[in-house]
Amino acid sequence: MTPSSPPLTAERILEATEEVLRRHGPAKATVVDVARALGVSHGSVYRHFGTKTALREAVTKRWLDRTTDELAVITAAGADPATRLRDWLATLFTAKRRKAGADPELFATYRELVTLSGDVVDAHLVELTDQLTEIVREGVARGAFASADPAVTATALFQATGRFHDPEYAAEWEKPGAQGDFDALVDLLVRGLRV
Amino acid sequence: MTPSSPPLTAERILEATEEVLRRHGPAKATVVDVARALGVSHGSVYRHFGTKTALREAVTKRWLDRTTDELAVITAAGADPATRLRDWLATLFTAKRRKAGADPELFATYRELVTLSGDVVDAHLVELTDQLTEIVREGVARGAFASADPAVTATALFQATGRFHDPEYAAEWEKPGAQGDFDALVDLLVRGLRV
DNA sequence: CGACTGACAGATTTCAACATCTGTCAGTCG
DNA sequence: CGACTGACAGATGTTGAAATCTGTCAGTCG
Repeated sequence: MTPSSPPLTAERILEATEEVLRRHGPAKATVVDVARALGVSHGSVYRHFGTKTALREAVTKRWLDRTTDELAVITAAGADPATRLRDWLATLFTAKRRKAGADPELFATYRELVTLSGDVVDAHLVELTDQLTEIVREGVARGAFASADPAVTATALFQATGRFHDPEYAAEWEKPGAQGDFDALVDLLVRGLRV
Repeated sequence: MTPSSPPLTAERILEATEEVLRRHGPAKATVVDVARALGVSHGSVYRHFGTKTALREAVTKRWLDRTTDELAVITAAGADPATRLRDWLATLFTAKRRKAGADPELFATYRELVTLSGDVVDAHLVELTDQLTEIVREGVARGAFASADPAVTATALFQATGRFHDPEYAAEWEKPGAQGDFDALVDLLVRGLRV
């Protein structure tokens, strides 16, 4: 069908996998489907990803990394600490809400994949918490935040805002009061950081 | 079998239901099982609860109310506002963790029931948030807390601590860092309430 | 008379035969 | 020689017929 030429790379397989997942959902997406979408045998896919689990984890990591990268820009930005913290949390909430709203099937799909890829998700959460730690540390250094241990404070902040980034709560994000709840929570947390 | 006498009351049915749920789990517990445990026909159970759903909701409400009642004592106590708030949140966390740890099967059972009884759970959450609102209002009245709207602040507090009372996170409660995470979060939140 | 029973229809769940999928690997092809 | 194929064994998922359950109600019993 397709001109046989373009070489089979891990990236091409991941793209095809995401497309198959979007079409079929995580329960029905098979390795054979992915291979068919690429015009190769499923044995070739196994050359790049040794198990279906590895393929799932790779595509999940790819998805999670998109959010991590978007947030890294804010972590590095130069605004004053309170603003940077607010921006970071708001961006995380907005990004998640956008993804959940724009393509609900794909979001639901990744929501299920996430429950199957514990280690990948743990690593993602560590990355995000590290970014938050950096923001808190910078705030302490500039005398804007009080925190005996930025890493502990960052964990507290991340856990406190769980309702606004944990996919478990995705159904709440579109409700009328959600934005107000988020703003009230962030205000309370930022007040708690005052020196 | 049993001396036929003790009259069939809603309360006796709920006790038997909880026992059947503990034994069989929510998926396999049938109305016929409950009737058998009571030595009556299942038709008699339907006299008190018109549907299986109603029975499930009643037994779920009973379970949730035990926690509500335990917390109401603290809400009414006379300690200073910050202590009362800390006590209330700690008691909620401890009660949940105790229930989850002491009888995991029953806890898992109620965890599933809760997902099926939306309205009952919503009412429960409103009750708890109302208790928190009362504590915040009292704190504002005594000049210990700053809050433009105690109800909004109470919602923020409740949502912020979700990880330590939402059954979804039960698996995290026994982990080593959980108590430390909880303490750090409560410290941050109480600091945020300072005038 | 009112609490309870038990037989019943339709809805839901179980279970086992069948079909599909995962992961392997000896062999093909350029 | 190395990327790829396709047939295969064991694991997993699907399907539909049989079993069980939910909810009703005419009838029994004290």
